[in-house]
Amino acid sequence: MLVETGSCERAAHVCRHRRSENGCADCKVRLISVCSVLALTELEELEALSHHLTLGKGQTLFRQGEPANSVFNVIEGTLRLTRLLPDGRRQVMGFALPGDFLGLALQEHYSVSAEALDPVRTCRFERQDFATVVEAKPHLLKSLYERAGHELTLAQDQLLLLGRRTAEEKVAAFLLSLRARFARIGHNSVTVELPMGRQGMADHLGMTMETASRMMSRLDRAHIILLVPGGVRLLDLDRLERLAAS
Amino acid sequence: MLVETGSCERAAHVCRHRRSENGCADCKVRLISVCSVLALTELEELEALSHHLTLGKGQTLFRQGEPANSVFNVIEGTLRLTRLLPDGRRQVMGFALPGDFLGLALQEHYSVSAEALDPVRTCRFERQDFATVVEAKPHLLKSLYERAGHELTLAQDQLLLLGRRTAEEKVAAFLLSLRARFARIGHNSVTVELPMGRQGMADHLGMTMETASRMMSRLDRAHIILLVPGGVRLLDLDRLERLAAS
DNA sequence: CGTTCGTTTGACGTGGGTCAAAGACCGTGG
DNA sequence: CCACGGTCTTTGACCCACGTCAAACGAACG
Repeated sequence: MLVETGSCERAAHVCRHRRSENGCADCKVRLISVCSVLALTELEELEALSHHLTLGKGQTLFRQGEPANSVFNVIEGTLRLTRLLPDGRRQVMGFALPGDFLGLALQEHYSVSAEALDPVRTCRFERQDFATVVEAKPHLLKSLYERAGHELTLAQDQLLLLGRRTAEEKVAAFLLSLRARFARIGHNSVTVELPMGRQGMADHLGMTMETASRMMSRLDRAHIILLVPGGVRLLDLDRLERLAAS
Repeated sequence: MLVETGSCERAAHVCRHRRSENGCADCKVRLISVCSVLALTELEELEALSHHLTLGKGQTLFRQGEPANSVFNVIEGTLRLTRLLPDGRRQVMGFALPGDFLGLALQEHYSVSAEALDPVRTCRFERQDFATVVEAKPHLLKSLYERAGHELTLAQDQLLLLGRRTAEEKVAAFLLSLRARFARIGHNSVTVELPMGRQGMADHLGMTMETASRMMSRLDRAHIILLVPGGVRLLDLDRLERLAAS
């Protein structure tokens, strides 16, 4: 089920109480999200417009083509961002992790669908509300712009990967990039959680589930990675990097 | 050769004369470039920082990895934006047409190389100069942000194309998207110029030159397109759209 | 009119897709 | 505690879309 809690739906004192526990000031992802550029007073202003929204594994946050009425900060969990071709072929554009902002392009309609791969907590804003705040805060706009630039660079990496890499290179590069992303949000370990299944990985890398599985097995047999339940341990980063051919 | 003309390298009266002929107010791409959001007084301010830069077919504007000291508006011509893998495999990230802005991400280093496919005219700014202007003009920042969002959407289209489309679908979708882009800058015709060669097209679509050529021939033989020197005429847009499977 | 460089076409090989069948994992209920 | 059914993963056998290699073709230019 989809659980939403408006931050100010209750009486003021309850609201304040909630904030002292769960407010932006205490937010786990504040320093890695777009909010990191906001002063505390600005944070309160934004918080007044925010709604917490949690969703369970497998639930959909929004669907490709729907009017983009909301934008989101991901607080916890992983989302899969997918686009579909009319005939059902699927491309996973990326995975949203804690600290990521959804709705960066501020467009009329969502260009992807977003589904929770595990229990997810988000901070939701009405797009219009958010746009108004952005209009008044150039430094927030700048932060969004810088994020967009970063996303663009990541998209280019992925274009190169999809267009010019072999299946093995794709998988190696994917594992390394996932590790790098987890590292930046505080999970620096050679054991990388894989919240997506083989199908999700394959749809991200432009291959079939079977090929993704075969490549994972091959890397495992070569002792470059170790398959563990729910993830991988990267045993030989050097060789993995060489295989990724970046 | 690379020809650069600083807008104020000459005596003031010469400079003003140049501007009355070639200044921003008369700029052919003003209304389709980032500059479209600037008032006339702001335009003059920006013009003082601008340098015209022309390059001949085949010349390089900047190379992947170089310090990004400049940003550019394309005034005329076509540039190919490529990324290289260490072993020489090439992915064309896109083509820059008149009105496009190069250096959108405002990063320290260029993430692609830009080469002229035909005679190109650009409007160059020192990145620092430009960043300073942007800092002072939130509406310019917003315009850049919107462009970045648009680029991001285009990149997503291309990810879907590279990851999930067949060679024939790729070529069909490419021709249609190129036509759409030319249409938006005032060249609305079913005859589409192809400033890039088969190799450039192939490197953009994640295939070999030979496959690109075969698909073009196949579409030609089916009378869906007509190959003409330097371009294509799109004879049957309906069938082309059906083949593109969007 | 020959040289050069890009394009087209053909013959053949292969990486990864397709189809199918085990196997592993997990929550549920007996 | 184990048996069961559903779901995801792995593995194998086969096939095809596209890559590779090579030769012929054609337009542009001195």
